[in-house]
Amino acid sequence: MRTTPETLLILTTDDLLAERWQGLADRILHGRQAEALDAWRRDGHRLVVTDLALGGPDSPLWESPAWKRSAPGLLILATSSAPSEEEGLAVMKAGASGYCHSHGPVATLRQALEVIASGELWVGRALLSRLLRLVDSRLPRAGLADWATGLTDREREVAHHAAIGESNAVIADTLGITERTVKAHLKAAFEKLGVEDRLQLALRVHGIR
Amino acid sequence: MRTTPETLLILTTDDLLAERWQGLADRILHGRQAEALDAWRRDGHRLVVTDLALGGPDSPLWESPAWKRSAPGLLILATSSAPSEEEGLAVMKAGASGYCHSHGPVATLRQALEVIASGELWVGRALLSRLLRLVDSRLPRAGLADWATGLTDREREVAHHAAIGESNAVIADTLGITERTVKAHLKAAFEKLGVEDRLQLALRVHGIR
DNA sequence: ACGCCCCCTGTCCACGTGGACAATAGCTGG
DNA sequence: CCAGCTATTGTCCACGTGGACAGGGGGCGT
Repeated sequence: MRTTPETLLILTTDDLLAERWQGLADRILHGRQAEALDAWRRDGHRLVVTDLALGGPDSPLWESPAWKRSAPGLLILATSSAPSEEEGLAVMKAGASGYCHSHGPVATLRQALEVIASGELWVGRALLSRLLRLVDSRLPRAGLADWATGLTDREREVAHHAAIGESNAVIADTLGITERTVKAHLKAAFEKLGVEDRLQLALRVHGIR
Repeated sequence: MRTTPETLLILTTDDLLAERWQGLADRILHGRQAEALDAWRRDGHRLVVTDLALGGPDSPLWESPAWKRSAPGLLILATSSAPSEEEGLAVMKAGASGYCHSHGPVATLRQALEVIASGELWVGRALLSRLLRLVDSRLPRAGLADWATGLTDREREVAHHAAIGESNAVIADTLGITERTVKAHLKAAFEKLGVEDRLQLALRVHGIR
């Protein structure tokens, strides 16, 4: 599970970073352009540490063609000298396997690399706890199963279809039942959930207010 | 950065788990009650692996008094034999430092322990990627009224009231205008937003899909 | 002054929706 | 065996909604 140096490629624009990261990998490229990312394919690396400074402040690295070429099939640990929640989310969404501070402890970086090498994902505790708090406060019942307590399977199913904007006719068609039956299930769902509208039902299902 | 066995306490109700985790720590307690958690304080452990099965299926371990006593000042890696998003969120929110599958690879557990021992948090890639997707889908709408571009002030106002479940009559009353006028504004909003329902409008306003 | 847009209002009507009466059939547990 | 829950469907009807005709008054820029 330990990272084999031969498979690790490090990309940075910063000489200090290169120095700090000395010893993590036997291959450090001082790339100035996003295209430096393509080096991994030529040389058989499968794990890349890259400073997000590649690509400049105006054009995010994770939106570059080189990144898009590399993201599938490559494990990327993105580092930022000024980490932010937005940047972390964006870069992870773009397919990175990890995101951490460029100038953090080398031991942390090494640990992140080991985690990523084993197929897991890595985000620092700051971002992770922020994510947890965000999710917790924003959607207490994201996991479904909460708004639907007390509903039968069929009622839950019909309610879900109604909550995403489908008409009774469409629901009846997709479920292979009569529109009348859809109404019956919906009516039951309304009563159990304490709403009187399919709109209010939708709001409740999606956890609004 | 490597875990020193002396500080690690393992709690489980399962003999198979105890066997699998042999070698991770020199101290494994077969606790059957949540109170087994308290052992760490008596014996000077600062890192605990605990099977969430302690406490039983009806009373979550992370809501037990023993957990609440232990959570501050103790690094807890909670393991579940049936991990779920809800459970993971709950247990992390309750102060755990990590959450993973009880029957996952021992190497993964060891890695999680190392990560936690160094002060970071650990959640598996499944839960983490789910968190990222969740936050991503909810975040863009958090700040501004993006959906309302192109709408007039009045249309936006009416659309907002409609989107939270108010009827045309109620909207007309609160805005001091005729129900007919509400309809007119709504109709305009429908056209500009490309929807044909107040339900679809609500979904768009609240950023659902 | 003339268009253009916004805000407001009116009537008529087709349609979807939700509630109020029903009924039949299957399955489960006391 | 019967009570209870669930899924299914029927008819009738009141109501809200959304669209299709309308129209008048006010502000704003060329």
